[in-house]
Amino acid sequence: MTPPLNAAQRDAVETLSGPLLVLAGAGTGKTRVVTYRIAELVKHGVAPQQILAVTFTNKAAAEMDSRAMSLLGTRWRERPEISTFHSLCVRILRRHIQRLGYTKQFAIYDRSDQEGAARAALREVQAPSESLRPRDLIGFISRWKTASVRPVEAVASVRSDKEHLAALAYARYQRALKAAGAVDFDDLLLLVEELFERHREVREAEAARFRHLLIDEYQDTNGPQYRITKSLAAAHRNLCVVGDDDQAIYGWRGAEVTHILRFERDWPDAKVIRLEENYRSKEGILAAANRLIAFNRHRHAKTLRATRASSEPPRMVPAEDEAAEAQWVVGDMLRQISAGRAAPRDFAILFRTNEQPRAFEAELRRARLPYVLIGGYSFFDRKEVRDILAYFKVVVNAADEVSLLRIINTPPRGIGVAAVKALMDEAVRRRAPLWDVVASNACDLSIAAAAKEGVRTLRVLVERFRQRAARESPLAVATDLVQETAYRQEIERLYREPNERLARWSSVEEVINSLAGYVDRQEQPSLAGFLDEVALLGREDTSDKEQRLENNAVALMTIHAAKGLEFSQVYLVGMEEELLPHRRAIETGSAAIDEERRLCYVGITRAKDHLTLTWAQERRRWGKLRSSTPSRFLLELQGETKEAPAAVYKPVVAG
DNA sequence: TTAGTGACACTTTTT
DNA sequence: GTGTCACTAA
Repeated sequence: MTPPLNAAQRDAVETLSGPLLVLAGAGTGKTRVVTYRIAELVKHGVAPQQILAVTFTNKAAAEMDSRAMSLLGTRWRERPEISTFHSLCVRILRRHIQRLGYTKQFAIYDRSDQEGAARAALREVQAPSESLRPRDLIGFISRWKTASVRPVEAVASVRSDKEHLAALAYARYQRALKAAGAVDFDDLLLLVEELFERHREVREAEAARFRHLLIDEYQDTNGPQYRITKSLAAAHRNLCVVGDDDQAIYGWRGAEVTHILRFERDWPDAKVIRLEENYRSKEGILAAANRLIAFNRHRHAKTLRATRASSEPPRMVPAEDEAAEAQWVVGDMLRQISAGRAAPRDFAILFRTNEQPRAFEAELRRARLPYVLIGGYSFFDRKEVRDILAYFKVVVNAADEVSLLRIINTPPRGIGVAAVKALMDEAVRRRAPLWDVVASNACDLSIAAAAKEGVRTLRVLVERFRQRAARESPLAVATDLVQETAYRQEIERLYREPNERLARWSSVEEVINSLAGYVDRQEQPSLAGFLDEVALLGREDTSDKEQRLENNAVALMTIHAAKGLEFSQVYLVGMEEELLPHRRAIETGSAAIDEERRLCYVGITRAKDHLTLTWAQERRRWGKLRSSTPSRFLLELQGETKEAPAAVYKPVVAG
């Protein structure tokens, strides 16, 4: 079934030592090369656990892991370490973070926790609520962090009032996180970098764990990731990086294509191998992709050759609005499924933003087609889920101020806004974490008696469960915790509708199920470990129920999330100006548009057999109907431009 | 202090 | 459409 490796692929697989750069276009068997290489290394006597492969997403890591293990066979108890940069860094920090003055039980702040911390920081610098939103502050901070700019340097380098405010808040934010024993996603990388810089023996010990290092999607590494890679590979020099500058889609996150472009300068003896034969997409699809990407000026010219003949061009389908678009796409799938020509698992619906899948989900449910939504606003963003997790977090790490503030009066226990303010003031006065004030029962504070009683109840609750968490199974602790917080009654109180009550409570149950799944998987499960996993895997649910569903379900995801994956049939939806390319990119200028074009290219090249591009003539946004223009990329992939269109569009009219 | 109401802003993309 | 915030009544 699988074709034998071609000469270039074989060369990449069999070059076992020294620095190696694999420049691999879309669909040229990149993942296959990496997994075969892992197997080849093991065949030559390298122990699996001495191999570290870094991927960009958890999904890609899981996929690579399962492929590698099926190549290696079951006789290996040890596994190669295949993970994302962030997971790798968490493991390193769990071993050494105390050296940087953090507590061992540090919490990982996800986006929503970050927002809480950002809001508090903005309050502290007394920013008027309109001048800078928490979201924007996080953007500034993240950019500074990936560029290794410290708060003091940020203050010195600002160019506008807004930036000045952000720099001040950045300092507060960082101090607050450290006091709370918390790190954000950028810190995970930065702290590892700092650890390596300041503690040579740690760097050497961590580097010595592995003898071979493979980095996938190298074009998307940012500064800290680039330096961590170098540190880990410096001694053994067995570094293999794989990437494609045409698929660089994370520039907004600080990724720099220059890292892959300067690999040969960093490692002068590096061997370079190019993979240019595309095994994935049929010729018609690849031709469209090649025509599109040719519109990018700054790129390494390369010719991607199709090996799968067929000149069938991508279909282009207009729809009236987003509902009609969804209806047509799902209808098209149903026709093929009932004709026996395809199964749900053959299809993927790819989109630019996370607001788009709604219409498709509704339509798929109506058609009773199984589907899996990867990522997106979902489970772990729900209020009740966040509340329960915040309880877990406080039990694990009481210094976690964002989580403590979240649950301090949820469900209501008499600690209102006034009481919280008094507690916070006292914490500032004592220069101590908020929890210390709570733990001392706040008896001498002038707050209402009911609030004092509430504080006492909370303290007793948290302390009791903290003791239990140290000894008992996480599952028992979590179940009882949910029980004792009376969260179910809180849901009954808050929501009147029976359906909503049911839905809200079932997501609480789902948290417990997810914890149960984690406990089953882990040898030494702990509440803290579960929280790490939730923060890192985020929305991706690895429970086997999900897995089974995925065995034959339509996949829905953003183009970003689809990177590295392939599907028989791809529907690239919402091909409209202001969506792809996104409005923000259009406002920013041509470099940003180029990244959007690469994104479109990534989307197109996910398709093996059939590609369909759709757009809506009108789209509802925040309840308002707005008309939209077809994306310029639709023209470009037919080899035309906005300036000189040969025909307006050549849509295949929906049947 | 909490509950209820209405105005409001919000939507790139991810670890 | 949805979650958050400010305001008011009890």
